[in-house]
Amino acid sequence: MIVSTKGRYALRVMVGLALRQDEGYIPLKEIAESEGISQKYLESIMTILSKAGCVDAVHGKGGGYRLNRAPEDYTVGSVLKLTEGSLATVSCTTQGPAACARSTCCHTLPMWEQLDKLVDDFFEGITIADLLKEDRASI
Amino acid sequence: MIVSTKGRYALRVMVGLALRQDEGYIPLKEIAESEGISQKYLESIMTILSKAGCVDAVHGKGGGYRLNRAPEDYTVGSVLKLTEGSLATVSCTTQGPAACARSTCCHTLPMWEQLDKLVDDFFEGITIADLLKEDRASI
DNA sequence: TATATTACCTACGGATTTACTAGGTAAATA
DNA sequence: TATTTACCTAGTAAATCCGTAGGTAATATA
Repeated sequence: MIVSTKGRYALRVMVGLALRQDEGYIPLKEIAESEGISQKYLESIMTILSKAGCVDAVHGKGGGYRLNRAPEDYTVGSVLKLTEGSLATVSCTTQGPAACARSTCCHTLPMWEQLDKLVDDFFEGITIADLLKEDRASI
Repeated sequence: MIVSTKGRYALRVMVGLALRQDEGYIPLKEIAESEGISQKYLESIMTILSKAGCVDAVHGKGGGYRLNRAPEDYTVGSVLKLTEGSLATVSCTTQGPAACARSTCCHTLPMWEQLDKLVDDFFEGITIADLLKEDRASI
């Protein structure tokens, strides 16, 4: 597994907010119910997105969350990096050359670096707006 | 993380065996020492590869492990699938449509399926022979 | 001002996975 | 028979995952 529920939920919420972008602030309770996600768990995820400036949050009645940019301006990669911390596919590439004493002579390290780039390019090449389009499912 | 030490060690061992393919059977002890891998832990990995017919194993003095095919004939994907069990990037795609009740209407599922295919194609497109070439590092 | 509503914060917990270790048994060779 | 090797079962410390519990702070409405 490269992406846990944390990142997957975050993306689904972003899509949900994008679909209701003209309705002002959407309370977390509504999002959690419509997506079938634990409300308490979702709180921790939304706080991450909010503190990172990814979404706007407003307290009190009439408050909730909303996107502060167009769906086209959020890459999937940027959302996942916030919630997952890292998208590294192996531990070898997380902490630079210091992580493994064999990095200078390892026959497999270049492959892991290629894979990391492949995954990163994939996620950075998709936006929340892309996820809204149904026809992705037909591919 | 998509690949644990189990899969990474397995690949390094396969490369090690490929480099010494004309030396007959190589005992696990030697492989473990030259690769700096825990001997006991490596035993469990080699048993997987052996039982799957990936390598030949011979007991007793003069015994050990050796490849039973050319390095070109082992894809990285086939080795990783044996040791890791699955290379799925998210839990959504592991158990088919039954895994998630929202699979029919999920806006993100197609993306995960694309990613799974991307990763699978990547690993199936690389062989142990490719890993032997140093010049992959220069890419 | 009081109350309800909402976001935010800290701490804890059960389940699972990871990366091993320990201690044996079975097979082959010298 | 003794040594060398692969194979087998069991356990375990640490980390991570996926939440839950219970509170505090901010905002709007009556």
